[in-house]
Amino acid sequence: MFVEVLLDLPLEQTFTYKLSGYESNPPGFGKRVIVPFGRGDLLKTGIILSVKEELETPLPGVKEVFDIPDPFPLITEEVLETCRWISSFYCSSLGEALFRFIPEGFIVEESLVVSLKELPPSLKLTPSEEAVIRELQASSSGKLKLSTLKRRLKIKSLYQVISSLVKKGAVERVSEIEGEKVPKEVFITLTSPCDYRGERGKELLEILKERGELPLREVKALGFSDAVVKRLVEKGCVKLGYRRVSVKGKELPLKDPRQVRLTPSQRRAFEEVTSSASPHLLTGITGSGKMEVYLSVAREFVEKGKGVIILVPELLLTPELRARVEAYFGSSVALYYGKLSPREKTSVWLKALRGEAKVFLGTRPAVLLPVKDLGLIIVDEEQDPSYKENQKPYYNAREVALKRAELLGAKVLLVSATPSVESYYRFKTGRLKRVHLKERVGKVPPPVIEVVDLTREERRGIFSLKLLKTIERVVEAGKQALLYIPRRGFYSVVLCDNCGWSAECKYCKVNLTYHKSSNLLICHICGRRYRPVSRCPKCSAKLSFKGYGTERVEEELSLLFPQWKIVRLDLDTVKDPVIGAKLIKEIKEGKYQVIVGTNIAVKGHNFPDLSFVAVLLAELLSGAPDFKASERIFHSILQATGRAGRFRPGSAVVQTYSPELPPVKYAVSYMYDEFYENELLGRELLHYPPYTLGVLLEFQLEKKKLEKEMKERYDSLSLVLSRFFNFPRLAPAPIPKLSGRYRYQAFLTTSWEDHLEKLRELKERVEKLFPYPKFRHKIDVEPTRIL
DNA sequence: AGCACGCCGACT
DNA sequence: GTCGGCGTGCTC
Repeated sequence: MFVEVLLDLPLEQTFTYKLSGYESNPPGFGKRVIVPFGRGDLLKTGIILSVKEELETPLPGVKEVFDIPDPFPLITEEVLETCRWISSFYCSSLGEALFRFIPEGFIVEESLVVSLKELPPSLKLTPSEEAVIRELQASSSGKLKLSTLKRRLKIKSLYQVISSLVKKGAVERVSEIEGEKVPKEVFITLTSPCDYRGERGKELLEILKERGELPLREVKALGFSDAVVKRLVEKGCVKLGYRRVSVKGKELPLKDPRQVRLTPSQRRAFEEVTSSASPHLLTGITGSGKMEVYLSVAREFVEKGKGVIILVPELLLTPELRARVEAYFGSSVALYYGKLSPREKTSVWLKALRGEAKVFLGTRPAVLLPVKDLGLIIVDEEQDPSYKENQKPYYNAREVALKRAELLGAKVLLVSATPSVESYYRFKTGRLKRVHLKERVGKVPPPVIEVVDLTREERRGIFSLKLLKTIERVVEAGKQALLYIPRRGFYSVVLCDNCGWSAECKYCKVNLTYHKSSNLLICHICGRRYRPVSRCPKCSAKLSFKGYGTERVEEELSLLFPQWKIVRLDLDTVKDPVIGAKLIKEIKEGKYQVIVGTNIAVKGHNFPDLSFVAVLLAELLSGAPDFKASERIFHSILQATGRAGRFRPGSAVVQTYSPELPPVKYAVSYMYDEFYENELLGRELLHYPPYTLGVLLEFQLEKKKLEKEMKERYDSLSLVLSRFFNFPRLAPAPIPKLSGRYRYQAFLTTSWEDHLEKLRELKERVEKLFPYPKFRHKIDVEPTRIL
């Protein structure tokens, strides 16, 4: 018998293995398989794609399967089909796509390990060999994975160095298997009937005779001591072994459906969404109760016995949200997100397969959970950039959700106050049905947004006087105010007004950010730290600091109003989840009058007393001047200002140097459709997505002198594929040097016609023309960030 | 991707 | 002479 196995490799091919003696656990599609691979026959984990009795053509070097560890398949046909699409659309291999979703806890991998032996005295070593020995001595166990050594030391010919060290007898090369991290429990089983004198032991044997095997945990709960169990094992009466178990959460009751009250407009939205199987886009401003609608829709599916996936952006997955979802679905909710331990992830994966939970609430990777009888995928805040994966394959979970649902015949519900331009376009072209919630729950009107033109207003520091007066009024009325600034740090750049010199990272060539609390210049790309300089190293003029972040806003405000309690809410202050949760709690309790924060403050949390929001410099919201800049500004303004006055009327101010910018103009007057129409017009004119398909091509060079060769190769690529793609000039990337590598990029566009074939062609050509490791490349299809 | 092989020039 | 760099090709 033979099996076709898919492995985690950047290759299109699958591998065939021979199999014998698996009558008790027959192979089948989707089962996990452990196989020897490569010249060293190191063990790797694969997935069985097919089983055949005989091979059509003999395969001389076929190897034997090492193990089929599970009696059940780990994936379904439908999960694999979705991965096929991911691999062809996002230009990765099938294996790379599938194994990005399978929890690492299921992966058994054997790797080569180098361990230190007794060093023979007076041994002559080359510098590279010394470096290896030093690294090994530094590690606590005296051994390191070959791959770790490779990463840490920049030795090109590490393998030769190691074999030379082996010859000299300084180190040893062995293979080590890294085990699976599947939830397991110790079980105790009766082996052979035997006589045992002790009272307690006899009792335990009796119980085991009656009930077969028992988890050790239960045995202990029955009051048997470790000593008794140990003695029974020694006598050979019982055996201890591991069993995989499903982890069941505590039982929580489902919320009584009568307690869920939808307003008439929510009710109408619910009816419309559930009336047809086609994908829907649910829109409505912050506070219109979109969540109640989609949770009710989810509930409808659960009651019909269907499984549901609810995707949320990373920043939104808060304890609050979890509590809200659990209130609807009780213990049938499972959480799935990056911070779970490997063991917890495998446990949720198994729950999905077995249908032990009905609702799966999670971030990006949860989109491919093998949920039993999956009927609905909800994507909340569908425009959020965190749905885009920034590793290979560079998939967008929203797109995967739409494709998966299409393949499965399931429903998709995209939800957003400010939908992505892509989704609006899909609605316009009839591929998504839109349901709009017009009013806020409790009829609280949305905040009135005032624009403050910084070119005209009188200023005090970074604030307009108008803004300061407003904040003062809010605070005096006993309410909370939020100042939103999309950056962290005190000053964003250190710039010389005299000669234009700016402090930048030696390795990444981006401007450094000054952090006042640590008095350091920090590179936000690679994290390197530099000492601050007060005088320009070029012309020795005194340096000025331009731009501002949360720290400066906090400081200037506290100088103006020392009596106020101000809190800063950004990555720096909420890094620690415990401290972060405490801050959020204190804010909700009204301990602070003013919150100064970044995205973290604007997403996920509802602050009941917050009645005023100020966006300090709207143009900063774009992040970068690419074709998505307008969209980002529009989303951010509405997202931030929407936080004001959820329960009582609130207000907002948007400070800007360019009030005439379309996204600013349309956002502050809530002209949604006008914004999208205007934006789509511009995109169509310039042949940008969503009218075309965009691909960001990136090349990385170890050495600058390869630039010429790269450009030549790019030219020949554009020549061959000019009938498929529009090739712009190759340009240095916005971060031209990242961790010692020179980066170049080009944003290609093409029509949607036959796009999968064109992408395959592009991938093949790029791989041939830009071979690793001389050139590194990245193909990012439909990128969210270009600059 | 990760690894072995085999070819080539610059040093003890 | 051989060490160490680099290109090439394979993995059931």
